[in-house]
Amino acid sequence: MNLKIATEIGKCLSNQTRLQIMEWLKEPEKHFPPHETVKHFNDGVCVTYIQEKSGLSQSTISTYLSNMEKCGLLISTRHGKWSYLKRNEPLIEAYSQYLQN
Amino acid sequence: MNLKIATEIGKCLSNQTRLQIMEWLKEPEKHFPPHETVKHFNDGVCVTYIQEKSGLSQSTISTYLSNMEKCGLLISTRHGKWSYLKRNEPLIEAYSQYLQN
DNA sequence: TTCACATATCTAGAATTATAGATATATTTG
DNA sequence: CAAATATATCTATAATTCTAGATATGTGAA
Repeated sequence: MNLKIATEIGKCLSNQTRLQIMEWLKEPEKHFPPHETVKHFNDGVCVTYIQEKSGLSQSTISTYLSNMEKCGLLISTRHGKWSYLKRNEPLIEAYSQYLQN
Repeated sequence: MNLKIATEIGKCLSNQTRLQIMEWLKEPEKHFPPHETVKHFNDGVCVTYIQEKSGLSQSTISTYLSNMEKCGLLISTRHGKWSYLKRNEPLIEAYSQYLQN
């Protein structure tokens, strides 16, 4: 974990909506309805559900999620027309370690 | 650790200089000269040293440190005319826990 | 109490980020 | 292939943050 990447992660974590997304994705089944095609949350939650729950526009959420993926906080998986997002726990763990003494 | 405080912490950690300050304060003796009056780093490092090492203006660093203290990342202690800053490890630990699943 | 120095706050302009609408690009289905 | 749906990107404006200079405040020493 270097300074530059850590700064990008910090930027993603400096906004309430993005932090909430990180929270929601801790327990997708508690915060989102089941998907139609994929019958589990193994790859996380689709963009539309996250967008609807956030109340922000599609373009804004798409940008958020894209940045969160770029810095490694989220992992994106395509299933047909849908992109599923889940937390990247090892990266989050590494960032936590970096912050701590 | 709630969403609002975590967001404020994230804002403090979203800037390279501020992240570096957090790094430097992990090992003050490696990054700063000894103080004249206080002969240890138990309470951290004075504002002037941090300002000089950062290369930014006094007012900017003062603002940074003030915000970092407000959200709990740093602890400030006065010794005469000097303010000493050290990391608030328990808060950092709590934030790390909050981020993790 | 005055001076010198350390730190904090105020103010303002520059830089960056937030956000949405419009549009483009997949991808599935008929 | 055309239509429908999901997501991504582009563009522009609003909002926020960055940053420093000026000024104020706190504190020890003379």
